[in-house]
Amino acid sequence: MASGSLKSNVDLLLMGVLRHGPAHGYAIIASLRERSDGGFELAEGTIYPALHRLEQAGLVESSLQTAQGRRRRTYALTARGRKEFSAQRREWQGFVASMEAVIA
Amino acid sequence: MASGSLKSNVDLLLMGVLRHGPAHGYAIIASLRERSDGGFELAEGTIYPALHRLEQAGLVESSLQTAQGRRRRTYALTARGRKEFSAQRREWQGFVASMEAVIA
DNA sequence: CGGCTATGCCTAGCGTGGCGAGGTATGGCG
DNA sequence: CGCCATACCTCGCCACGCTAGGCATAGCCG
Repeated sequence: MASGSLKSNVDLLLMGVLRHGPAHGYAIIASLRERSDGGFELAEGTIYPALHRLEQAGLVESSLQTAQGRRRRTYALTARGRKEFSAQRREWQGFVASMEAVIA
Repeated sequence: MASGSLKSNVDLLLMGVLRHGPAHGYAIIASLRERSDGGFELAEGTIYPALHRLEQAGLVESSLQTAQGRRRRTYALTARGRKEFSAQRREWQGFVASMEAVIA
């Protein structure tokens, strides 16, 4: 991972994955790794607490399932989550623009 | 500032300003505010410790001066600082690319 | 002169959050 | 039967942004 500069964008990333459809923790990690072409290698200790936070905030909802004898908690984006994703993405883009203005 | 969080890119920003020439703390804050068009409003409690960190790491060097009766510590990027800036900027760009791949 | 504001620097400590390390449990393979 | 992958969870460290405080000088306005 690029030196931990993940700083507080985890929520945005999780919502970014979840907006394509429900997924469970392990799958989210894999999806992040693939989509970023290896750029993101999130630790479990990072995403599970983050998912709990998002659920607490009503941005995602989860349901416990059992597939192939394995316990899974599948997360899905809520309507509020979709709105929040758009808002945070806009914010992120503004942030990037500001960064570019200083370092480009 | 957009939700406060600078996401640990303060060092990169400081070097981004300093690469145009030496400056002192207050001027750096002003420069950041102007270049980012108001996007960045760094607190003193953010930049002074950060500048000390950078100096500790040998990426900037400072000298105490007196201008118009006021005490100023002027910071300048070192050669190592310039290299580090380039490296961190590259890293940042990779990070942005990864982010885009997930949320765009 | 007296007060207010801007300039300028600094630091103690709080809160947040990423993440390493450890724990639990099942399925499948050799 | 070990071992690894899948799958979830949590404790606690630590880095770091930032609030809140403190200090000092210059300059303006009345």
